[in-house]
Formats: sequence, C-alpha cells, structure tokens
Amino acid sequence: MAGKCEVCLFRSMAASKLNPKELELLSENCASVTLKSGDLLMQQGALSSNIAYLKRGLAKVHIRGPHQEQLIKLVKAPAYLGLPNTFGDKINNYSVTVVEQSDVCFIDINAFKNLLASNHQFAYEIILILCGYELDSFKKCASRTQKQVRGNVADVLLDLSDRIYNSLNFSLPLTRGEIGNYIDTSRESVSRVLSEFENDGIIKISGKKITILNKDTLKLISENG
Amino acid sequence: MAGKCEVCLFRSMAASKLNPKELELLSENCASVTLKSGDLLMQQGALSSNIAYLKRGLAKVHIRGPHQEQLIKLVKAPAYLGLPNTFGDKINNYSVTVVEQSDVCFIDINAFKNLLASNHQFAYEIILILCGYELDSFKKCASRTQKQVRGNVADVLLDLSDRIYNSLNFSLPLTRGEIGNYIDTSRESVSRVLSEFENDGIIKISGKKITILNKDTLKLISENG
DNA sequence: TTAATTTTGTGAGATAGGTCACATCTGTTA
DNA sequence: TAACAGATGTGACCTATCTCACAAAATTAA
Repeated sequence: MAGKCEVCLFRSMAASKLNPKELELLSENCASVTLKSGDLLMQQGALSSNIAYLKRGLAKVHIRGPHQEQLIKLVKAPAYLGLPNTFGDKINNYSVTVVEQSDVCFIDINAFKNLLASNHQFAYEIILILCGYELDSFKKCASRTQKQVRGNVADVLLDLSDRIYNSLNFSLPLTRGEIGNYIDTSRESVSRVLSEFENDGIIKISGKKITILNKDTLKLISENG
Repeated sequence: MAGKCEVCLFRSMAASKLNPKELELLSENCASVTLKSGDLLMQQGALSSNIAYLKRGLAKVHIRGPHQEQLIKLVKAPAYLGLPNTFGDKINNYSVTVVEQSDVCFIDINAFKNLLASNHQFAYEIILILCGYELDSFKKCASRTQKQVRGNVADVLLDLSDRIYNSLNFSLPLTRGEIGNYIDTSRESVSRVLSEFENDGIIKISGKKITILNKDTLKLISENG
C-alpha cells in the first residue's frame, strides 16, 4: 500500500499540500475500493469510522426527512465525502450512495486528524472545501424554493450538463422519481416537464439518454422559472 | 485594545484554544462594535475583509434568490459569521443583518488566517463549526420541503423557544412576511396558521409577543406537518 | 428468453397554498 | 399627539402541483 497516495493521479488539492512523509502516513491508512451503482457508501445512523474520498465516479448524498428519504446533492469526483459526518458526531448524520461505478478511498479518521494537526495548509484546504459546501447549500436553498418545477428541472439538466458531465449529451444518473425528490416535486411532474421540453424541441430524450438541443432556452427557463 | 480577548466573557470555544500570545494577536486585530436591529453586518457583493464574531445578540443570514431575498437562517450569539464569505472568495456571497441589538467583533482576516496556521486546535474547532453548519443545512432542507405550512410554522416557534430564547414566552424577532420567506410560504399563510394555533389554544399572541401554551401539541404538529 | 419488477407517460380530479383586496393595527416620526 | 408608513388579519378566488389510476416501456432476475 505504501507510496500509493504519492503517485495517485486523483490526489486532492488538499493532499497535494502534504509532504512525502505525510503522504506515506496517508497511504498506510487508506484503503481503495471500487463500488458500483447503488452501493451504499456511508449509512445514516451507522458509526462513522472513516473519511471517504471519491477518486472517480458519482455519488448522491441523502438524509432521512420527516416523511421520506431526501436527496440533498450529487457529488462528482474528486471530492471528500462525509466530512461533517466524521467530525463532531460519532454517528453518520446522512447517507451516501454511489450512482455510477466509482473508486473510493476510505481514510482512517485518526490518520486524517493527525494530518490536519501536522499540516496547516492541508487543514486550510479542508476549511475551504467546507466553506464551499455551505455556500452551495445556501444558493441551492434560495433557488429551489423560489422557482417552479420547470425552472428546477431546467436547473438539474444544466447542472448535469455543465458540472457533472461537461457535455450536451449524457445519461441521466437518477430516475424521474429521484429528480422529483431532489427538486421537491413529484415523479409525475418531472415526467410532464421533460415531455414538454422535448415537445418544445429543447431536449431530446430516449430512455435515460438526454441531449440538450437548445441550451439558451433552457437557461432562460432556469432564470425565469 | 490589547488584552481584551483574553478576558472576554463571550470568548468562543475556538478562541479558548489560543495561548496568551495568540490571544494578544487576536485582540490587536479585533474591533468590537454594538449594532442595533436592522443594521447590515455584512453585505452580499461587497468585499469581504473581516470575519465577524457575534458576541451577543441575534442576526439573520440572507441571500439574493432568483426572485427575491431569501432568509437562510437565524444565528444566535455566540457564533462566527461569514466564515464561508471570507475564505475562498474575495466577495461576500451572502448578507447578514442584525435582528436584535448585538455586540460584534470584526476580526482581521489575515490575523485569523495566521491563527489557523499557528494553532491546529483552533483550526480544528473552526472545522467542527463548519461541519455543524452543513449538517444543519441538510436537516433543514429535508424538513422544510417535506412539511406543510402548519408544520413549518410550528418548527419556527419551537426553534425560537428552544434554541434562541430558552423560554415559552418571547417576542418574535421577525415579521410574518419574514417568517413566510424563511419557510417558503406567504405572509398571509403564516398569519392564518398563527391565528389557527391561537384559536386552538396552542399559543397566545399579542402583537409580537408569543406565549407557547401547549408545546406538546406544537411538537406533534411539527412532526406530522 | 420469459417472467417479474421497476420505471415512465399521461389524463382527470382534488387541494394546499398563492394572490388580491381591503380593513385594522401598531409603531415611528415630526 | 397627529399623521404616516409598514405590519397584520381575513375573506374570496385562482392555479400550480399533487394524487390517483392505469397502460406501456424498460430493466433485472431467473
């Protein structure tokens, strides 16, 4: 295992602040696994014993709400997962499930804490990451609640195209039901809006495959929706 | 100014990790002011030059949404404000407004960064705070979107009673309109639900003053709402 | 390949909550 | 303390979405 992190192509910005000795410590306390779509990476209520680093792939963060499981966000590699789960509480406060085949490193929490203590640049990068998370959640909160279903569906399509896949052509990683849950609406409403977009020539759908034909209109709908 | 933080009664958990020398550095780079209700503490779009530490009082965090300003959360002293605003971006990503007379320390960001670098326990406390923020926002997101107006109004009343005022009897720090904005509903709906609660003998209202008469019922409404 | 299960599309009817209107109330300012 | 601007309560009506229902399509398992 030793030496692995030092040559890892997917190393995080934070890890690049570590010196060789620290990277070796990380390597010794880090196990990499490959998970497939649907695999639970981190379960709400379970004891949190590791930080997860998503090296490659896509995962969804979800949490139990008062009535049903709520999808909170899609996380694309490279990214740390479950930082707030592991610090503070002993128990995971939310779940993470892999959505596309992914490579994940599980890092021992004590080793991680040691790195935070020994390398302040590493700690600072982690602080930056956490700050970014909070800003994202603020923005999403404002946007989600002030837009109607059309606007939110447009947002999801744009986010998948721009942030997740960097392409106008991609395969939906979520079912209509999950998208509905994500943007606080019903499966049926998502279906209807998607059909409407297709009829208007904005997108092309075949099963899970989506092609964005008219991104400008989609942006307009997102802004005015 | 020097020596001030060392004897500050409102010192944060994080600051209590600092040694005398570091506390002196903090004191030298920290200005305390008293603000009154309505004063803007931090403005979205402005250059972020300071961390704010709310020593005493109550503030609201809000952000521009696609259609209107969105109230994100109420923050009670003691608390750091605007950490995500100050790290990463040079520009504030959200605004903070004081809601009740408050004492605020403005801490120079470079001094703050120096403390993060020199004292890893201090940095770790900041990480814990940021992790807590994220968990809160996840929970609120799930709860807000899955409940109806009655449940969300009940939540707000319980939060004010339990977290903010520690009393069954308090004065609303927000207008009905602001509460509506906070829980994603209209001013009128909040008004109606509050009237309904009063008619059912759950609360007593006179102007801004609220008395919770039957907390158990309120909790029930919060859970089932 | 077939059977079983999950996902999806779409119509019709029901409804929570939004919007508008207007009368009070309340706190502020001159 | 008079006058005003903002905050509040409430009725009436409207509508974006939800729910229910059911058929078709697409996955997955056997």
